Amino acid sequence: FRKSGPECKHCRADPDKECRFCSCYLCGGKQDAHMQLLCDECNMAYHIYCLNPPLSKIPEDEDWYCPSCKNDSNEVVKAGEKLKQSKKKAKMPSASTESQRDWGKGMACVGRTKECTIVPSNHYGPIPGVPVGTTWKFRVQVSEAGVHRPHVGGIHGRSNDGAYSLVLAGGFEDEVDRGDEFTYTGSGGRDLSGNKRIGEHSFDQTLTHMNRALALNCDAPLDDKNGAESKNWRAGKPVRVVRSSKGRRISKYAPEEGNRYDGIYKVVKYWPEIGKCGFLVWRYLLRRDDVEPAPWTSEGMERSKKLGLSVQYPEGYLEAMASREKKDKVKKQAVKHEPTSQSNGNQKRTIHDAGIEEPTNTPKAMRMGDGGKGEAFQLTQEQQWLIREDCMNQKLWDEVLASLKEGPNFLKKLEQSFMCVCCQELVYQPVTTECLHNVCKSCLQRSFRAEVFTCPACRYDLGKGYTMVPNKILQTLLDQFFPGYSKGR
DNA sequence: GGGCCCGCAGGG
DNA sequence: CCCTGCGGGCCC
Repeated sequence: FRKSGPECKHCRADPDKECRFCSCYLCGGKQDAHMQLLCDECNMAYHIYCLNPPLSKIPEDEDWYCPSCKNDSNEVVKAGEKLKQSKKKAKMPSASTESQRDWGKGMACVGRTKECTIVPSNHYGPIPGVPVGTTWKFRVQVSEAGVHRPHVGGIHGRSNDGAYSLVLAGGFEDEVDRGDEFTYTGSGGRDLSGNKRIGEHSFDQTLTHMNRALALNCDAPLDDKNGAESKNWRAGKPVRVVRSSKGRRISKYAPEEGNRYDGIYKVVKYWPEIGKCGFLVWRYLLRRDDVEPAPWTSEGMERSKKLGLSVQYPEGYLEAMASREKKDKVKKQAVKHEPTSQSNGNQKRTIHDAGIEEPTNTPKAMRMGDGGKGEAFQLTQEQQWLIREDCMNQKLWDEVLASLKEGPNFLKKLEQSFMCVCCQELVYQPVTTECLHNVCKSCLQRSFRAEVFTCPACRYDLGKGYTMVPNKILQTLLDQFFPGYSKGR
């Protein structure tokens, strides 16, 4: 019963004619239809007894390939050859579809333009200079800031160390968010075929990779069978938590727009369970443990306001959006006036968005109600007083204070100005030298141990007997501006 | 409003 | 090198 049998073009389905296309490809005979094997690749038929060597019966299990299709032996890549890449590309959906889509535009496929270097990628705890409440529009910016480095992944960690950060984006309906406490779900168990990044749940999760990493944050011996609970939850490793506006689906603590850094949480416990998706998932309970107030508390909102925090966009993004909108409008006009001139090409976008009008579409950040500029950075009385007291650094402070009006950029400037030339991080227990440079005490000590007694910044001779006195005032100030930055140093 | 599917960054 | 991934824009 070959499908080409009844209406075969080659033999016109004549039962008396031999045909190698609708019957046995080797002998052409039409007899013994029940002993004809169909090749799963080319769909040709073969009498099992015509094969060389012949088969005694129809194989029952898996697929069968005829002699000319079963040529996989030459696919074995010989040593030194490189066929893999093309194979991988051949597997990508783009190989089969004739998609003309332009992937170059937009934020979906861009790379980083900067990288956080003030701390290593396996750094636990807050990123110096990034206060709770800082919000970025896109994940790639969160990565650039060093707060959560993966572009897509929800957990950043190492399976033999721990997790450094995670993003709450409402990926699982059965997660619970109470702000100071929330449940989170591990990764894996999804069908990523078709080059997808997220997909349907289709198998059980395991406590490996990032799931294992996050479990290691819990202050309890690892148990990849039943999970574990810490006796002293605060003793666990700190996790930076970012909430995405996508989480609004299931959480009222998610920001209205973008991705917001909400501070440090600890893993209280973790356990396996059957999720709503019907497969086993690993679940985690996280609890907040941070000195900085949460963004949704009144204290936190006041602080965000004081720091002038608002959603950050990539450089030139708002401008690009605005000009694109303008272009669209121009095109629309053109279509209106000379319908024939623009009607070809691939841009059929202009037709349907017949929205009228004017600047109603200004991006959100522009209508923050603050005159468009963002607030200046506010110093507390105490900070102003301390800065005046730090007279050795007066010149430096004058420079830094000039950028107060730039709001959040003030902190960036501050960070640059008080970076240690040795370790390239914000100075810790700073020694302010006679030549007016600031160096970490430990960095300076290291230099002296190496018998180098000059200022690391300008080579001014400090003298072998130099007494290193940390600048307490400066340290106090930096601790206020960059809460938690000195943790673990 | 839902499906498709890309480069990229990270760990291993 | 390989595999993974709680993004994101465009098309239908």
